[in-house]
Amino acid sequence: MAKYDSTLSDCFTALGDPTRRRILERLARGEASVSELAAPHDMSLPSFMGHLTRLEAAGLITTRKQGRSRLCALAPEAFAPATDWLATQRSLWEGRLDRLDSYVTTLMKDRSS
Amino acid sequence: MAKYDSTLSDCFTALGDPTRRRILERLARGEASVSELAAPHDMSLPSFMGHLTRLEAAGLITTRKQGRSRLCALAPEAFAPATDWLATQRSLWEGRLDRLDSYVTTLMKDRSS
DNA sequence: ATCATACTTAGCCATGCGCCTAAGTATTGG
DNA sequence: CCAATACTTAGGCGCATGGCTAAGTATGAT
Repeated sequence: MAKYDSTLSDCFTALGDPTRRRILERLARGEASVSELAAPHDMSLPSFMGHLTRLEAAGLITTRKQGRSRLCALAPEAFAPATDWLATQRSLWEGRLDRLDSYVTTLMKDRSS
Repeated sequence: MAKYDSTLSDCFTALGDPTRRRILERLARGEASVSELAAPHDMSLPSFMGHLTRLEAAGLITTRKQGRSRLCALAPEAFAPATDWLATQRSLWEGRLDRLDSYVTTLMKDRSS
């Protein structure tokens, strides 16, 4: 794994925007066109497209052109790096807790002997 | 849950920077002072402090002043919103897959009858 | 052929981010 | 008391982000 993981950075920063999270939440329920996705967002279309572009650049969605519409779909496997990083981080933390715990246990045993 | 969840946004955008992720990885192994944390990062101290400030603002770390040092510690519970959002998103997606699956199963049953 | 729809491109603006240097404050060791 | 250490504050620079309007292109409907 690279020290500077741009995939991970792009993924997390893409998730850092509420508009983009709402788009992903919507797409979890299935494919949709740009205008369907944009409808509930009080925002100009070009601005909205910017968010889609960033999601696609981060690999979190895929898009394809069908007629004059562009259909967007979730790329759920793209969440794995983020999920994995958080899981690793958590196990590191819990591992540290465990060692602390066993250390305290050792101390207590020593004291009681 | 708020529609515009700034906690979640702050958390994800904080995780979007490789320097900040490395700080968190280091802190998973235990408390450290600012200069200990900064040592492996080829960066001016004010710049580095900016990252710590953002991590603290996002609630991912806590800091306290001890003498002329500032000690930093991980706030592991602060990862929960991010982890939860990802888990929810995943279950939404998998739920959709399940429904698709049972739909296909239904179709196949219909066809075989 | 014409018109409406659905993006798409171009360009502008304000704010924030990530980096820097220089200078200040607060503690501690001698 | 004095100097060194460990931040901290102030201010500046360039670029990216997130928003806009206006105008263009491609496709579908009449």
